[in-house]
Amino acid sequence: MNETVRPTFLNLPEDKQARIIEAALTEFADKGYQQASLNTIVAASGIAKGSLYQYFTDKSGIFLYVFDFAIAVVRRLLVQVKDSTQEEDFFTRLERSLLAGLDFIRQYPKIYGIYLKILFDQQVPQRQELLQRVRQYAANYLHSLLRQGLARGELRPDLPAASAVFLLDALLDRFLQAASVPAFDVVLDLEQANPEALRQRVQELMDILRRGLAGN
Amino acid sequence: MNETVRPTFLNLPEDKQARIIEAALTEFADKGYQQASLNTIVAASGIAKGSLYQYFTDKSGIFLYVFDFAIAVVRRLLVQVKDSTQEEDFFTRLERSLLAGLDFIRQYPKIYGIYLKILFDQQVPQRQELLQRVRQYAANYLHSLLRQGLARGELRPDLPAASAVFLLDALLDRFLQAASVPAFDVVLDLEQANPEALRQRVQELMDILRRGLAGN
Amino acid sequence: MNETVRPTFLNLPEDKQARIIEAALTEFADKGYQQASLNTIVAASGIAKGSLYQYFTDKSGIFLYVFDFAIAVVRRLLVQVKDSTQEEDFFTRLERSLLAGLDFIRQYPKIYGIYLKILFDQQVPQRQELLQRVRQYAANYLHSLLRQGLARGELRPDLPAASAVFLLDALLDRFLQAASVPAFDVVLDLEQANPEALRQRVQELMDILRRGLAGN
Amino acid sequence: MNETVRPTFLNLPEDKQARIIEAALTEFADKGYQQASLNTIVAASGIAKGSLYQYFTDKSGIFLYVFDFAIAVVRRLLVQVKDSTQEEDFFTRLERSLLAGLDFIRQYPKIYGIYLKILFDQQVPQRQELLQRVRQYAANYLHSLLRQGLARGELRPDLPAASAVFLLDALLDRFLQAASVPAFDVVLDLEQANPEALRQRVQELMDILRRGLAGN
DNA sequence: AATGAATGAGAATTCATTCAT
DNA sequence: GATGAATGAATTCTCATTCAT
Repeated sequence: MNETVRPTFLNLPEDKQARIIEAALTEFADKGYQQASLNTIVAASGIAKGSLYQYFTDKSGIFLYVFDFAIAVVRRLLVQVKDSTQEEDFFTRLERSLLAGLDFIRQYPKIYGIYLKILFDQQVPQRQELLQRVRQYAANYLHSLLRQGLARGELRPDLPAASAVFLLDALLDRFLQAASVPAFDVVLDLEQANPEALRQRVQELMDILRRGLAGN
Repeated sequence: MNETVRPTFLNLPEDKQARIIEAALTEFADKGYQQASLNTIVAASGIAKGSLYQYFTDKSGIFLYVFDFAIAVVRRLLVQVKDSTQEEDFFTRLERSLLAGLDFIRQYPKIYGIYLKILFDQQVPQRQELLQRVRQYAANYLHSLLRQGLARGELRPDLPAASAVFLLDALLDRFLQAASVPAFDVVLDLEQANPEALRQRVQELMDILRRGLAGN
Repeated sequence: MNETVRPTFLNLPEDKQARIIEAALTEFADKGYQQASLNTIVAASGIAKGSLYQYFTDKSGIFLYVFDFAIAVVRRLLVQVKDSTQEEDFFTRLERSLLAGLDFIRQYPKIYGIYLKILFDQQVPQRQELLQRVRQYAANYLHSLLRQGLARGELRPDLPAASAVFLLDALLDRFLQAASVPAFDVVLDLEQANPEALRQRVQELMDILRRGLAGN
Repeated sequence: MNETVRPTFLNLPEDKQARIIEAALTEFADKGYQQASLNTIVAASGIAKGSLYQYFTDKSGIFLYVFDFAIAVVRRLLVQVKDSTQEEDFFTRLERSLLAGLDFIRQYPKIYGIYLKILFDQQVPQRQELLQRVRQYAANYLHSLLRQGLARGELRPDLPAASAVFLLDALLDRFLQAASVPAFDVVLDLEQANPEALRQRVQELMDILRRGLAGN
């Protein structure tokens, strides 16, 4: 947000900025970092090759800016879900979060795609840090839900919090992956599932969790 | 297995084959598919550039051959774990499988590395298929364990099998990732954990699962 | 002096002019002509990219203006040395000139640096002419000293003037180079020399010259 | 000579090697290091762009190889002059060395050109070291001549050797420069001089030196 | 007069693949 | 069967210059 983007870019008309971010997002989501080509980005956003370097310091500058942009979008969503489910019980909030996540990756597939890329592309600049930021954020979110659930007596008091958060994070993350990467969807068949069937899958999972975490 | 590798390669002395596979494995595990350089592979295995094309059709041919090789190693391991735990109860078998996985990625980090690469590198040839093969295999393995557990009454009879397998697969996969990718280890701190602490984490997770899946 | 700089520049407040000249001098002294970047110059002088083209015709225009500026500084110095040593004998004047040169390159390293750049950078615009101007000026200066020395009988009458001037010019020029380019200082070790040792070196050289040129 | 050039290059047919060295020498002599374009070199030597990187590690690899090549040529010349003038007296040897130098830069103007480039192009890789190597070599050569001259009583015994070598080096170096860079030739007019006039110039300089260094 | 966004040619370097020996 | 030289398109990045505001 600081040394990667140049003032020049921020002075651009908003629609031009949007076109460039969109093009970069698409390319990085598609190819990952190293394999993404600046040629493709400039072609798609209709600007000259040199202009990109008036806007950003270098390739990694573009990437990091786009990443920050994407993170901001996700954050807004999660804050909103959390706030709007204040009154619900723990498992309902979990379910709502999961469904919100599903909506999100359908609405912003490229943002989710860029996250998937960062996951395992060792060449991504500052990858470990970016990745940790994302996972930490998710863990904190779940932790916060968990604490409130415990306080309200919706979960058994002897629940080991760290392990529970780990399990929840693993499950939710994989669920979203399965919904967007067919190869991960070898069990639940989410792709084909109608909303009804999907809702039932979610219920089954919530039921297992309820037994495991609440004790009833 | 057929059009990617040439008979020339299979006629090579075994140690030469091994050197080449080792070099390719290292490079692909390190860089992923597109980013891997054939130059590095020929340099590391001490053969001529042109020879590679006597042995394999092209870059993707080498990759697919190496992948098959890696899969075979994994398969042997899982078969062995399954057989040697025939007599144990479901949750013990699960635990043993997890610990065997941990051992494996410590012993063969490159093979696990190549799996991580395939996970999200869209450029990998036939990626969807390779990935599906891996996940399907894991799902089948868990399903088989589950069926035996049900038959022995170690799990509650009304357990929705698909959802349970999905949960188990997600948990185990993520646990191994956390053990080898620091950025995934934001909750359990496996890196720092001594064997005792690690064992306790595993117990906690198994306990949650037991409640969720067995009903007691 | 006429087609390279625009009136716009000369109308600028003096301190702004100075800032720009300083920035350009620094960059050209540092990088030579072709390698110098206008970006660096505008950044250092805090003006807009486009403004540079309001002030000068193009890159070479800036360079030539800065060169003229530098020459004027040198000229002022030599005139002053010459005038202030009117009464001294030839070899004393020579020595004083050399020491003044040493002082100069320590005080204005950038001006000397720009001269060194011009020396052998074929890309410098009008290089031959600029270089010739400098060397011609130095030769004239030495010639003038020589004539006065001859007139006063401080030098042998049969001395071939051109060859003598050539020798003196070569010696003085190289001495200054040795004092500022370590690689040229393989013999006298001027870098390490204390003022006393340096003075002795100068005396030794003057002594050789005296024998060679005066005949006693 | 070691990590800059690849075996591939040395395996090339000699005429191809020669073509490439010639092209590189020409380009570097013309433009200096940074400003030299590999495009020009490959075009002039009729090879593909990628081939250059089969032969050398990178741009600086090419440059350093060409420099080593040039140095070897110079060395051969100086050794030969020194050996073939074993019997002559000091000033004759000096004169012969100077004339041999003149011949050399006429026969190999590009090699001399590359030396001139290194002189002041700050971007040249390992410039200080290369430059020092050249100047040190010249200084050693002159020192050796001087010692022999002293031993034979051809020079005055109280001559300060370092200063004398410095003077000789400065004079010879500048003489060669004047002969090849018109801008340095403001005094002696070597360009226009017929062999006779040139020889006379040399005599005049030698005469001054004789008085300065021998004392008679 | 001043600005600064836009441009595009050109730079060095990498790499999978081919093919004559 | 083995070799390794040759290729050229593609990569990221730089920079002097122009021009609308």
